[in-house]
Amino acid sequence: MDHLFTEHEVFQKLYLLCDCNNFFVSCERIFRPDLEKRPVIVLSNNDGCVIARSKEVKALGIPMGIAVFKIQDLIKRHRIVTFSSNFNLYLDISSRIMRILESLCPEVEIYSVDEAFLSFRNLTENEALDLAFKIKNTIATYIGVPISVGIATSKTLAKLASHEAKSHSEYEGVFSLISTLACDRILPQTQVGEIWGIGKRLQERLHEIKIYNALQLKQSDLKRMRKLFNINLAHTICELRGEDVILELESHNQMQIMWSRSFKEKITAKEDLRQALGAFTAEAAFKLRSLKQFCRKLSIFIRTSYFGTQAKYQAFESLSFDIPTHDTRVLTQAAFKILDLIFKEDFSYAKAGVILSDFSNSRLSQTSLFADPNSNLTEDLKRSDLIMQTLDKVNLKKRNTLFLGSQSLYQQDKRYAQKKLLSPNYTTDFNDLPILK
DNA sequence: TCTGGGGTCCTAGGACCC
DNA sequence: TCTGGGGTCCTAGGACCC
Repeated sequence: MDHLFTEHEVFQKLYLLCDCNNFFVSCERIFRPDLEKRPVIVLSNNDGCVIARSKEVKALGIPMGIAVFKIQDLIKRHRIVTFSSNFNLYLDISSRIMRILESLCPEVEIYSVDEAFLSFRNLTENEALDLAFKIKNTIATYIGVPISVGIATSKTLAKLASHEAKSHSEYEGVFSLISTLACDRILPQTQVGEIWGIGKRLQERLHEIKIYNALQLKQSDLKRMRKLFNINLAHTICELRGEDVILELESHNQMQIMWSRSFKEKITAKEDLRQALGAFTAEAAFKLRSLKQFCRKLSIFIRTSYFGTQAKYQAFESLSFDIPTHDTRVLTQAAFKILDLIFKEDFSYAKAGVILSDFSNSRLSQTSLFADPNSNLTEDLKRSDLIMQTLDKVNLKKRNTLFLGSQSLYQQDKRYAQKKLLSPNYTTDFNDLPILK
């Protein structure tokens, strides 16, 4: 129930959602101040489509995810500056930002590469606003990335607030959705599809029952909606009412690891696909070991392009292991076995990927629950550990120094990484350090 | 010519058990 | 002809997120 709000009211808990503006573009601009106010885009892995846009580009009406070849003329006409994605750089900037946020708030939930929920307790709205500006200015000073801060009593409202902060410059990057006054103004003009957790399909279904905006959803009958839809939507409705329901976001433990790429040139030969999947499996297995996990399941998918007139085919298949493993050799063997099952000649493959799942933090299978973890390690397994440790040690020093023979051609070829417009690794590679005149 | 990559959660329905 | 009922566990697929 809405209650009367006074400016001196102290809130038990408030969320400040800190959200970087146009994050990838902002990262590129840190080292290229000349690009401030100029239209900038960042492209996907294969330089295929647009995955980040500056404000100026959004204003031109260029949508997220559009293929670059479709906007070539716009890029020329408006002299849009174009970058390949430099994830090394973005991840490094992200972790610097998160460290600063953690120094400013004891309760930080990192939600994505460019977003974090900060919780503060026993604050008034004015105190929260002051804090938000302080955080925003600190990030701007130390990192040089502009952020927006949304303040509310629930995460869903905080998301809406940050969206509001972003879209109107007069708020200077901070907006509070605490007061009923603010909610009464913002919710009716918010389309249901803009709400966190409501995508295209749910929006369609909500439209069918004549719910179009956030206020209508907030006022809908909770029990009926729970029956009609699902528990998530019920939570969203509570959150719109200001109740703090979506508590746990913190990723307890990662549940799966995926490594996939589109190919620069389509692949038709099975051997080429083997090479690629071998390389992907090695990457995924390396990640798995860095998480100190073993997996019981490996899945492979291969597919042709969704576009064009060429024959379409896609396949996905999994294999389970009796003993959880993190051995690249075992995993690669499994990957190849699956490829043998699903590969079909006469198709042009555009993309493939490896997924590891069903993790366990030891090699014990269910049946040996009470066995001593070390006593049932056979010599083979001990040897496997040793080889993997050596592999990782060497590769941590210099990437791709050691790899299985089955990946060799792929490694030389690099046939999936087309990045013609890559910026330097300013912060993670000594050779790319920015130079001051 | 050219269309990203990496995740999580929920649910329905099948398998299986007593 | 008539063909229990209730429970759990697992999995694939859908929907959503950035």
